[in-house]
Amino acid sequence: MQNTSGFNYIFMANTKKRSECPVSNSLEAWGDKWSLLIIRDLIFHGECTYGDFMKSPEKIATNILASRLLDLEENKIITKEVHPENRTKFLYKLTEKGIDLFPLIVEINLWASKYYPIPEERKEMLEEIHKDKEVFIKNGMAQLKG
Amino acid sequence: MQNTSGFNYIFMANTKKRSECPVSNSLEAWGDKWSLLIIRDLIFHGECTYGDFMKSPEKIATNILASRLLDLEENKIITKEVHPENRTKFLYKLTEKGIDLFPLIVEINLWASKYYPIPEERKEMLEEIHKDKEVFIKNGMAQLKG
DNA sequence: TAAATTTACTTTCATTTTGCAAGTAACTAC
DNA sequence: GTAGTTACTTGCAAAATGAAAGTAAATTTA
Repeated sequence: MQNTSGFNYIFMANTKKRSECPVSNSLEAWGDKWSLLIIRDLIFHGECTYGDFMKSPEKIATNILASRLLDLEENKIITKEVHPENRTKFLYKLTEKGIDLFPLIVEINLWASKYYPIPEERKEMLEEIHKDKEVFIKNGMAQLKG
Repeated sequence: MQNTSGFNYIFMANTKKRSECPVSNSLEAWGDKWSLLIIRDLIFHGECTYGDFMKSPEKIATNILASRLLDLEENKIITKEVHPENRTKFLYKLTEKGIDLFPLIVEINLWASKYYPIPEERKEMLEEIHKDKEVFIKNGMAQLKG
């Protein structure tokens, strides 16, 4: 999954695709059990440190988190920069490509709301989405774009 | 990932959730590199046999396919029935829960169309989606519900 | 200013999952 | 009744995952 050798890194974009299908290509970028949770955190919080991700309730293993952050960065979905107030920290942010996953996250929430129990703290958001999905997406993305 | 022991099978629904998050719960149902490709095939073709899935360009390994079909069936996203014309075959179909993933597949295609090259044979569909997403989804889902 | 703490990882290693290849069992076609 | 189809299962090596412990640099505390 991950390319750590300098050689492969350069040719990352050439990593063999399974097919030309848009769905398949998308899954190769974020199609695993963890990546969309990282993206979810960034959508809900705007920006996160490594420690923020570690605090999420799913309890991702630290080596897996490091690996996924690198993958997402290589796929241009997130960026990493030093924290302006503390040089031991880094800030992870969504790129435009990452922000463009917002509608997808909304659809996942909608699907899940039909088939799984929704935690109390998400109900207000779901109501908003149900009220006017397009507006919710437009406002949410605008806010993320700063 | 998969429960094959009779004991665990019965308690499948109790398989420990990572969290109450709708995104996390969704990922536990179809969040891997293969499940959404199976769902894609079913959305494009309406129904498929085991052999149909094997013909897809991504070349899924046969044991992985069998495992994913079982997972999706346990998650009530697909059903399996004997083929009406040939008892050696089975027909896999989307349930309502599976058909409800249609909007998600549309969003994935939209996202991918912005960041990856789109194969010729998908361009017409993408154009239709761009023209009027809501109508495309409505018609597509209606057709799948047959 | 030295020690303790915080932060972001890396490393190690056992377990699980994946993927390839080679079966197998039931049914169908000839 | 024999040769194909079809839908799998099995075996095994390689890769990915997950838990736990370790490390290095910057910051805070005493």
